Amino acid sequence: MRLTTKGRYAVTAMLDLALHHDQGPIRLAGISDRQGISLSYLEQLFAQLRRQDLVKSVRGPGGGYHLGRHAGAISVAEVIAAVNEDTDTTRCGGSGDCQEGETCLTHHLWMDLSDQVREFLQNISLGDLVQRQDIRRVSQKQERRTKDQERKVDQILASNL
Amino acid sequence: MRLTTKGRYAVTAMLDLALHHDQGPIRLAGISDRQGISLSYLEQLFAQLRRQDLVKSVRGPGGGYHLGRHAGAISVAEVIAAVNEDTDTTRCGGSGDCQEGETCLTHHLWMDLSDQVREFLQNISLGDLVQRQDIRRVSQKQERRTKDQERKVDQILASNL
DNA sequence: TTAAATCCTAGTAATTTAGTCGGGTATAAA
DNA sequence: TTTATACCCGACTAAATTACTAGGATTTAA
Repeated sequence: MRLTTKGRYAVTAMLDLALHHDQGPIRLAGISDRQGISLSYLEQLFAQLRRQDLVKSVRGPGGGYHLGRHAGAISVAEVIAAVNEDTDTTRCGGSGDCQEGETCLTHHLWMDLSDQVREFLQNISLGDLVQRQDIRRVSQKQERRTKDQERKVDQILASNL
Repeated sequence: MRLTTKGRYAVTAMLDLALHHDQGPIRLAGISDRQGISLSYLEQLFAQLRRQDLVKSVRGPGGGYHLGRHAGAISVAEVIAAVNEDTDTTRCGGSGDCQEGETCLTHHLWMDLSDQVREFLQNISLGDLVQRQDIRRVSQKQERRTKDQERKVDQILASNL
């Protein structure tokens, strides 16, 4: 279980999805606007999330993404694991025959540590995060901001008629 | 608190140090042999570890490295943090003024998660790891292997006189 | 004085991250 | 039936990080 910014992007995007789950399919363009992540990068992340059934897609106009399960049943660990696609964790693929057992000191130790971290993150669900006051507050601020922007765009379009 | 292979290398090297703490200063060349990490890379890692007072160096022949404190007082979290040198964790340096509070959803959430992981790893010391049976076993195997190699080298040198 | 070891800097190949570009394809709505 | 919307897909790229190499300087025990 590596902890990197890529995983954070994925968790953020999934959290955005969880926060808006009652508004039908959520467009990636919206997530991109609200969270400041590039659309194409989101597409790549969601391709991986979809393969793990963490999200469901609806194609065509009015389409977007749903959570694959309800927010309480999706752990932060799953989301991170989905986009990190375990990079073989150095040479021997768990077989333990790397360098006559030499790297296994490293190997077992780290597997163990990261397992415990994984277990820890497995006990935090997107549902838990959505409940948090600080997150709700920031989310509402984001909503107001994007609504303002939409209004401005509308005004400009109207004045150009 | 990012979890990467770099941090693992550092923890492995420090653990090697802890396992041999009773044998005077430990040479990086020895750690390199036993753990299969390149010497120069170890030098870089130990430069960072030394700056954080996690190790003490002894220069000159017969020199090497000691743990900066006893193994029970060095946490895995410290070791990882020492070599990861926090890479500003995306744009706003904790100030929260990044994009009108926008990335702060991400920011707070992730800070919080990684803080909890840090706290978790802070409760695991090198001393704890040294106690573990599986680690002691692998370590002993490593010792035998390197001793064998030394013997072989000695034989070759002797036959070339 | 010599050799062993840490120290230090610079460079570099491989990998990962984050993103762009340019097209597809499914589908709701006009 | 057309069109616009949104997902889908693959290749390519810049920047950062990782892991490592090279080459020397410095300290110090023998």
